[in-house]
Amino acid sequence: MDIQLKRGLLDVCVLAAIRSEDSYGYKIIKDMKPYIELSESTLYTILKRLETANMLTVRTVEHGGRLRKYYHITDAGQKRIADFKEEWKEMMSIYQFVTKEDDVNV
Amino acid sequence: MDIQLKRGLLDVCVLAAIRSEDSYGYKIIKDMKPYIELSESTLYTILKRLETANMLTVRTVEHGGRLRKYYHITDAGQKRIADFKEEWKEMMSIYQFVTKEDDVNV
DNA sequence: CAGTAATACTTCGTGTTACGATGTATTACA
DNA sequence: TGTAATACATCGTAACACGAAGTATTACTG
Repeated sequence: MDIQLKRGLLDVCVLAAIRSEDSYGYKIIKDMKPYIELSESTLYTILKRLETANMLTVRTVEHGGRLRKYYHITDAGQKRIADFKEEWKEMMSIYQFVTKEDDVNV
Repeated sequence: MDIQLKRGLLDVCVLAAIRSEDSYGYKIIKDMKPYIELSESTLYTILKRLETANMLTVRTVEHGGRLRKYYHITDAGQKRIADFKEEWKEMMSIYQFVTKEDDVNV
C-alpha cells in the first residue's frame, strides 16, 4: 500500500488500537497488522507525538521482569477520532472526484 | 483538513483533473479547489514528479502572448488512478477499524 | 496612463514525517 | 549455548507539502 495514502491514518489507527483497552507497543503493532503494517520505529515516533499532543498518557508497568509502557487514550484522543470521522467525509468527496467517470453530457 | 490525510490523494487528484481533458497549472488548481486546495508550489512539484514518473506528458503552447504548459495523462497515469481505486478498498477497511464501536460482546 | 489584479510558471528553504538500521536487555525455548 | 521473541529507544535520511519570493504578461480601472 502506498505510504502516502496511509499517512493520515496512522495516528488515528494507533489511537483506535488503545481506545477500548490500554495497550503497549508490541501489542499495538500486532493488533494493527491486519489493517496497517508499521515498523517499531514508526510506532514509537507516533506514540511520542501523540503523548506530546496530550492525546494519550503513559504508565510504566513491570511485567515478567521487563518494563512495559501502557498507553491510555485521553479525551483529546477520543476527540481526534471523532474529528477524523468528519474529515473522512471530505475524503469521500475527493474520492468521488477522482473516480467519477466522464459523464459530462451522457 | 489534515495535511497528512490528503497527502496520498494529491497525486491522484491532479491526474484526475487532467484525465478528461489536457489542462494547465492554473486551471488545475481552480478545478480542484472545491475538493482540495493546494498552493502553486505544491502543484508544480507534483506535476514534475508525475512527469518524471511518466504519468503525464507536457506540451508548451502559446496562449495570448503567454506560454502555457498543457499536461496530458498517459496510460501509466490512467493505471495509477485504477490502482488507487484498489488501494481505496484497503483504506475503507482501515476506516472500519478506526470507527468500529466496542461491540465486542454486545 | 499609472496602478493593481489576475494569469502563469519557477525556485528556495523548511518543518513534518515514515522508516530502515542498529542497539540494549530480558525471557522462553530448543 | 544459541536463537527467537518480547520490548523499547535512537539516529540518519529521503520524500513531501508549502510559504515566500520572484519573473513576466494581459486586463481592468480610476
